[in-house]
Amino acid sequence: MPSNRPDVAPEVKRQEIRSAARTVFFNDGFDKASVARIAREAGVTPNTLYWYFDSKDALFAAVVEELMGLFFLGLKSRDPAEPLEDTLRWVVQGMQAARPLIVTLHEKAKTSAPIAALHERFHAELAELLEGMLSERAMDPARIPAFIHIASFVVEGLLMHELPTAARDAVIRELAAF
Amino acid sequence: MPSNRPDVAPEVKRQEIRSAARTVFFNDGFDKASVARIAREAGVTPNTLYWYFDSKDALFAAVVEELMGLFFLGLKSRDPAEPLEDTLRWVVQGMQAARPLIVTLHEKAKTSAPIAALHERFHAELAELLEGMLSERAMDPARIPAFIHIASFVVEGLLMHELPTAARDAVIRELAAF
DNA sequence: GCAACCTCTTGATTGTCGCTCAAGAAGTCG
DNA sequence: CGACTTCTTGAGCGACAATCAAGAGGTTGC
Repeated sequence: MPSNRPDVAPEVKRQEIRSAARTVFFNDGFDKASVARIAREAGVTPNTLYWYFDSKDALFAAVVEELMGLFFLGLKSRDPAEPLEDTLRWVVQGMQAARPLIVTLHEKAKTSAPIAALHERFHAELAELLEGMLSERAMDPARIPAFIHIASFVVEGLLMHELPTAARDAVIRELAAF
Repeated sequence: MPSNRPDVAPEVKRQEIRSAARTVFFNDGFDKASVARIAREAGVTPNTLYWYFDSKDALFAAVVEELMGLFFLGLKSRDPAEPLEDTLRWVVQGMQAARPLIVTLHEKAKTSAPIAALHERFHAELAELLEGMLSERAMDPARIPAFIHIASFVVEGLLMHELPTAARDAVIRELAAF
């Protein structure tokens, strides 16, 4: 097989690079994850990586987008009638793997419009989910928007700060009891 | 005056550099704030800056430490008996100027022990303040730790996310009503 | 007065980083 | 077969944080 014409479809190659990036981002954090390292992990040179992704930020966005897709797929498959506490716990648990990326997402959102859009989408979709649940719960509609912000910030806070499991559970319980 | 012996005390020079750093960090964000830029702003060369501060991270830590000092000085001078809502509003207001640094603080805390310590100190001091207030309020002591976490995360969340003023106020009101 | 020492400043440089560009390889199509 | 397309890479660039040796000037002790 010619060295410059592998029998790998472009989208498969993209996915391989994205997967390598996710691994390196998770292990090393965004700043320490050099493009050279990611490329090596994916079995290409850095220049080839730039054929598939415009920039390191674009690669990061692709990783985040994939993770978000999986996350919301999982969240939306849960029973909408389950207790809020269970949902919140699942949300926090479901995002544990992505913890190293949460802060970076906020950092990058300040300078990259595509990432900012992803961040906003995350909040919008989470808000929509929560709103559905809270309406079912007959919470005073006037309180819902503020509560959704609070819940979202607490979720993010739990992901950005290392708490003992018991403390984390207590926060979730307290939040769900609001 | 000899060019290498300015009549400026070392601590004054440190403060000048720190002040320049704060300005550039605020305006450009940490990543875009190059050491060369900061040095220029302070009227020294980058090498001189390294005489006073070990690294860019150390400079960042010094800026954060100064800001934290000022913040808690202000917070502790408030009437402890005032309504929680007023305190929370003041906290969020008092940290507006430092907003650009909040996310970076979390990002750097992941890799720099001194900054992690600063971050922990911030939370510890805020928790102590809030605990005093909540005890006065006769909140169920079993709820206080979790509530303090919630309040802290919401404060940080408000600083990391651009909300309209009305929405922000609603969040603060809802939080204070817990 | 002089040498040793100290504080501070800077020219020069380094290695790493994200990224670009030109060139080449190989397949496809008219 | 030439033009075009897709993909890969060697070579290189500018920016960055940071280091180091050298120099300037003040201080101190003999």
